[in-house]
Amino acid sequence: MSVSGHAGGTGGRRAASIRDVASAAGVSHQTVSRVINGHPSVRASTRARVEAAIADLGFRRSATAHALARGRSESVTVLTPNTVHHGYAAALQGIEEAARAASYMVGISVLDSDREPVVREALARAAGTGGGVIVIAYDRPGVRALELAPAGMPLVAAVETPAEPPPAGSPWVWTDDREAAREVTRHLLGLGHRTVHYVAIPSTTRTGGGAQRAAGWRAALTAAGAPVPEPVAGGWGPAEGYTAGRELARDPAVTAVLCGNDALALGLLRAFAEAGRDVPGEVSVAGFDDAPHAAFLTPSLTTVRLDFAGLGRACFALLHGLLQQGEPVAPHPVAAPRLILRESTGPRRG
Amino acid sequence: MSVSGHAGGTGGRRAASIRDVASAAGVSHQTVSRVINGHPSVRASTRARVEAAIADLGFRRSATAHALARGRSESVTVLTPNTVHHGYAAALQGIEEAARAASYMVGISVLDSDREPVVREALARAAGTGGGVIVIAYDRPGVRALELAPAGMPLVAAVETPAEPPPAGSPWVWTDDREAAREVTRHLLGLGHRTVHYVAIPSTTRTGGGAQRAAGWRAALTAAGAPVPEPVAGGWGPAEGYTAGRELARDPAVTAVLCGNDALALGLLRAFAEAGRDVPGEVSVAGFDDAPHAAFLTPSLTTVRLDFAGLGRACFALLHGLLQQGEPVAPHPVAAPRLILRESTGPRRG
DNA sequence: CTGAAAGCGCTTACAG
DNA sequence: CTGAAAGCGCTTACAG
Repeated sequence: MSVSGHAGGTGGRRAASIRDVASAAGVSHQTVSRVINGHPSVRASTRARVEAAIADLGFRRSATAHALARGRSESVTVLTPNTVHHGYAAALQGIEEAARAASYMVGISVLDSDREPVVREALARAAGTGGGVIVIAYDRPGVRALELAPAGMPLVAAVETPAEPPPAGSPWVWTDDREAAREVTRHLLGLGHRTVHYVAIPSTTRTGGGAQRAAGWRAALTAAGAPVPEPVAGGWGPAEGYTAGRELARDPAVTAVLCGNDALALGLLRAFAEAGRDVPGEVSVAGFDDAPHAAFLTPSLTTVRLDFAGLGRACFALLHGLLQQGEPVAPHPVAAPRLILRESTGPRRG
Repeated sequence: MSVSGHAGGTGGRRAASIRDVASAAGVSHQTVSRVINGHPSVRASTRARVEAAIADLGFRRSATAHALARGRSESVTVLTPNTVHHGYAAALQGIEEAARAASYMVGISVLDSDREPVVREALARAAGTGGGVIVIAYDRPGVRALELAPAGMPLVAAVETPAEPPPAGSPWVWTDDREAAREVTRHLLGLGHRTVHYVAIPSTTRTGGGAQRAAGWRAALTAAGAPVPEPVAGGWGPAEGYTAGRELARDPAVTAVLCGNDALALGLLRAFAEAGRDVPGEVSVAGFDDAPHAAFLTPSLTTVRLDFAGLGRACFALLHGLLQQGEPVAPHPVAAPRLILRESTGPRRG
């Protein structure tokens, strides 16, 4: 064995190809292809020679050529409205983790508009990679992408809890945030609060209001015979939570608030602190997600832990299966949400 | 014009190729190639016919075939230790934004080990895409990737403020966090604090301690003739900040603490609150980054705003230039950090 | 200004 | 078990 072919090379000479390996091993490039693809019908001694040549030359199969010849690449493109908010970032982390373990490349493509040409362009670019696609479809751009995706495209989606059972064969996954919202709302009612106000994250549906999280909240109130206040329009971040908090702090009837996510809750807590409204003494506050900051706020935040990283891993697993077998897979929920009780919720006083 | 070739198609028939366009337009596929590449020497009428056929068939150039033929693809792979912590997530956001505007695909590859085979594998996979590479090199895995990258690889790095002027032609960018650390430390000293304690983020260097941020902090203390306390080992997240905070809260001599990032500061504030140490009454606390939560904590957090999204955009711009012209580019700092004064820092009392 | 030929590095039938 | 041929969809010289 020579010591020449240092993997990674000096950038000077071009990378070894399948033919270089073939001539080094004294076989045809076709046989090399069989070896690198683990094809069974290769004599052991031949295989050994080829493998030695591969190691010697530091050969790596060109993913590009492989993709062109096969018409399919080992990669996945994630279509997501953003990469920074907790749930999205964590889902992306889970996808990358699973993809890396399977030696898939992962591409990201931020989809921040639901205009048809924009969505079509994003889909076409994703399709152009020859890999699979994972759509994070919690908002209109994502839902639009699902609607506009061509039929044959290998595609998996993370969606909100479907209002009704999805069509069989829809490759969808979700966490049951409707049930989670119901649970946290019941917790609040159980503490003696007459009702629970809701600060909404932006929603998929035309009707607005945080869709399934709002639906679960509403269901719990209704089941308990509690009045259902108008949801307060929120957003994704602390600034919107702060705005909502200033509004709610003015109303002395408000004793319990559920926020559509922990970032909103952070801003809301700040607004309550400024207004001199004690949490949880006067008002209980709960969030959603169990984002990294939730446990360390003062007061620490009662919230619902959602396993977005697990959701991301499930998305990839589903897509991987779909890419291998081509068979449609059953939609299914993943990783049950869990209520985390902390300091920000307490019994109603007075 | 027929209405058949609906872009995106029905997944049924395969995508139109350059030859399909050619025969539809009555030219050779070579001429189609000229048109899609904006080659000047094509008769206007020919160009028009080809463009009509392209629109009609919904033709899109195969990125894969293009990459194979050219030996280079229009994509960038980001090598980063993680995708979720604020600075990394924001840098990634900036990269994606700039890349999308230039019609580049962006891939991500998390590099969480500095073991040589792991780093080589990540580099090889990135190189295999035929695109450029951006390394986020704030820690050992990233620095190792820079060391092991083959010479010819089109590569740009986001690095810590270099201790000495980097070799000319190093395609590096950074924010001047050393100067930023100096500035916030001076602010604290100016409030009357005898010294400033430092909770470190993990560092690149063997010596540990947050490298350039620590260096700036130390420089400011030394310049002021203040004692230099041993830095407290922190980490990336609130949990580590909490641990450090419990330790520092025990020492009554501690009146000012600088945290290597805002997530650490969050945990530290919690620890101080639990210990009954008033901020900023008894102790001043400052952070780094101006992460989204900083402005909404109680007390709100004095910090240094670092423009990571701008850093990400600068990385892509540099790489894009490098990919086009092949000329080496000068290393340079981007977006000056800015001190943001909030409630968590105040004059020393007693 | 335009076309015929060869090639990028693989894989997929088809022979033997 | 192994090789010669054709092809994936583009681009790059080379002719004309």
